[in-house]
Amino acid sequence: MGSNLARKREAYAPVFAALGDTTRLTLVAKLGKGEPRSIAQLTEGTSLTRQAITKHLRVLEHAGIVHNVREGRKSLFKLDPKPIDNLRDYLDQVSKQWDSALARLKSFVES
Amino acid sequence: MGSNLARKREAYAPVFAALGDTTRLTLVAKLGKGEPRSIAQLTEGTSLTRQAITKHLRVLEHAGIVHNVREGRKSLFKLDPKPIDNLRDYLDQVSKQWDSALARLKSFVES
DNA sequence: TGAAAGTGCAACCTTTTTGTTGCTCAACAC
DNA sequence: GTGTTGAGCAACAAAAAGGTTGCACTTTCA
Repeated sequence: MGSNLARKREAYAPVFAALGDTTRLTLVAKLGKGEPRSIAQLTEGTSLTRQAITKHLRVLEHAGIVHNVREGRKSLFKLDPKPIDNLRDYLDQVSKQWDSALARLKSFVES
Repeated sequence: MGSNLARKREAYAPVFAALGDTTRLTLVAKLGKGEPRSIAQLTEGTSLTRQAITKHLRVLEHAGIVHNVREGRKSLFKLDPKPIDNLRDYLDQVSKQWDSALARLKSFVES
C-alpha cells in the first residue's frame, strides 16, 4: 500500500535530522570504517570540544544510528547500519512512487 | 575512492536536514504523487498556517528537492527527484563501505 | 469595479540546537 | 599513592528553527 510511506514518516524524520549535520555525517563516516572508537578519538582532528562531539553522538545514538558500549574508562561507539539501510529503502520507495506517478500521468495525457 | 564520501558530505547534509521534519516529509510525499500543487493546496489538511507551509517549502526548495513556478496568481511546486536519488546513492555507499569494512576486519582477525 | 483567492514580506515569539566552560568522578599507569 | 586520561553532568549563551499574526499586493472572476 501507499500508506506504507505515511506510516513510517514519523519514524524516519528523526533519522534524517540526525544525518542533517556535517559534523555528524563525518562521525558516521569515521565509524563506518568498522572499528569502534572512543569519544576522545572521535574528537581528534575536529575543531570542536569533546563535549560538543559527545552531544552529537547522543543525537546519533537517539536516532539508533550508533550505539555505545563502555569499556573500562572509555565509551566506545559503533555504527548500526540498520537505520541507514532503512532510510535508503525509504528513499527508494519515494523514487519508485515518483516514477510510477509520472507513468500514470503520462498515460492519462495520452488517453 | 573512499574520499568520494567526504567530498560530498557538506553537500548532502542540507538535503538530509530538509527531510528531517515530518511536515516536510509529508509535503514531499504529496508532491511525489506527480501533479504540481499550489501552496494553498499543500496547506489543506494540515494544522498549520499557509505561511508555515511556505517556510517549509522554501527549505525544500533551498535543498533542491522541489522547485516552484509561478502560474497566474498561484505558485506551483513540483518535486525534483534528483537530490533524493543522490541521497539514496550516498546511503548506499555508506552501507557498502560498512560491509567491506566488516569484511576487512574479519579477514584481519582470521589471518 | 469590487470582492475573493493566492501569495509575499516583516515582525515577533517560543523552543530547540549547538556550542562553550567548569567541576566531578572513575579507571589506568607508574 | 599520585598523576593523567576519558568521560559525565550542569549551567549558560548564542543562533537557528518553527510558528504565528498583520498587512500589502496581484490575479481572477462575477
